[in-house]
Amino acid sequence: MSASDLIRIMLVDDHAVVRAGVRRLLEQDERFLVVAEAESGERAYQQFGEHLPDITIIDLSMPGMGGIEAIGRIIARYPTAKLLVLSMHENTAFASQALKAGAKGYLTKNGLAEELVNALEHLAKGETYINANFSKKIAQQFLNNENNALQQLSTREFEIFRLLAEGSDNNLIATKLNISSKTVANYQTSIKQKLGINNSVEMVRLAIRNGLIES
Amino acid sequence: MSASDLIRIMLVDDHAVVRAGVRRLLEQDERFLVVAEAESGERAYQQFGEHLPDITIIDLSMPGMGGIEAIGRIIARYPTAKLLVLSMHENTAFASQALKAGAKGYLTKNGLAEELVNALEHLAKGETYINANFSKKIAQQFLNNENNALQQLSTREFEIFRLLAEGSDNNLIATKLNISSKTVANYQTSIKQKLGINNSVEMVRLAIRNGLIES
DNA sequence: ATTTACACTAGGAAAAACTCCCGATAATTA
DNA sequence: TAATTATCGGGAGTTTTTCCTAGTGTAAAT
Repeated sequence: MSASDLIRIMLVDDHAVVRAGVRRLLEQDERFLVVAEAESGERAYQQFGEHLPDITIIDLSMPGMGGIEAIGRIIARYPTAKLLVLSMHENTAFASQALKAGAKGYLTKNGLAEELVNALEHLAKGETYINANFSKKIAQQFLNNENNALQQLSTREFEIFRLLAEGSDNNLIATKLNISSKTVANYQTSIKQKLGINNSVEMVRLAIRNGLIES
Repeated sequence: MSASDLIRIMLVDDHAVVRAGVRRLLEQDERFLVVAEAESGERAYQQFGEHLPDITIIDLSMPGMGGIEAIGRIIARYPTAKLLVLSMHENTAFASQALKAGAKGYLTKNGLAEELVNALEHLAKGETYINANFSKKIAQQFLNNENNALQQLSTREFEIFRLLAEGSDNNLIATKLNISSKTVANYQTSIKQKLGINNSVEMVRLAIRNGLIES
């Protein structure tokens, strides 16, 4: 194998344990080389520019800038970036949002090493990769009404919806996302309108029903 | 170091990635030896009997028999087993449950390698170990005991709490109960205060957790 | 029998949150 | 190029929430 076949990888996950785990799995295959790690969305974006990895393996739920926003930013700046989501969420809403944001693949952490390697090979070739039974799930849930409503939300709306459902107030969300709390308030209104709900109570219940948060 | 100083460890987590990560971290310290892995609660119980590890590092959320039940079973059969929970849940409810079931330590996956080693040392000595800012949280929530809190509510408060959690707004509740919506608003404030919550989101979740309403 | 305690009620004033409307800027699409 | 869409936020008004105060009734304690 020549050096040019090496696939340079960046790992993004707020859990050091998970980064170490993926690193370990990748070390067993000489085609892969981990060139960078990041523990937050902000760092990921920064590191990406410095290392320009071939593939970035990224988690979705991270404090601060979440994975979906990080994906959005990286793709905005580097449209050909190959981002593979490695999430613990079996939930299709997350997957759809991530793919919408520009990710090229979606795996859950339940998957085994072989699947990870498989996905990486696909991405390296420029293809997308989604867990088999997962893409089925997505197809099914597309028929589901409620979920459709959720998919109607833009990336930003979805993100704010999630944070609201988690219990963050407007000011906290504004700080997290670095936007005005006025903007968050306005988003909240449009989210409720799109979802056809009147109060935050229904919002939480909808979020729970869709597995975005736990009760 | 003599062989008897070796701390024999079993890893239990349904995510291969996480197991690999912990293993990698432990390999860097010669005092630790991973003697077994399990990917489910059932297997953990089985493997425990075969290997009798000094310490078991166990995740809580696993399909099938969850981590908490596994802890309970292992402790029931081997009361002196040293179980260290390594969870992604910052939620104190999980921690309390795990400790109640017999775990000797609780860490979140956000923790770094040093903390894991530290925790293992404590457990090896027969002590318990809980993440510092986490034990503070637990102490707080003990005072704040959800069930206690709910019973602290007066009849009227509880009634209004339920209606709010169902999604009724102040005016509707006022009509239903034949009181001023101003009164309902005031009740709402005192309810939140008594329950130690800041927004309606947490109110709904609390109501759901306590079976007052369904999601 | 009177004090004490607490639940229930609600108004006023101020603060906070929300809604609705508008305009600006990019980026994407037709 | 024109139209559309996502993001962002100000202005102004409305609604909700908070905090304070205060009256009533009931039940237990002194």
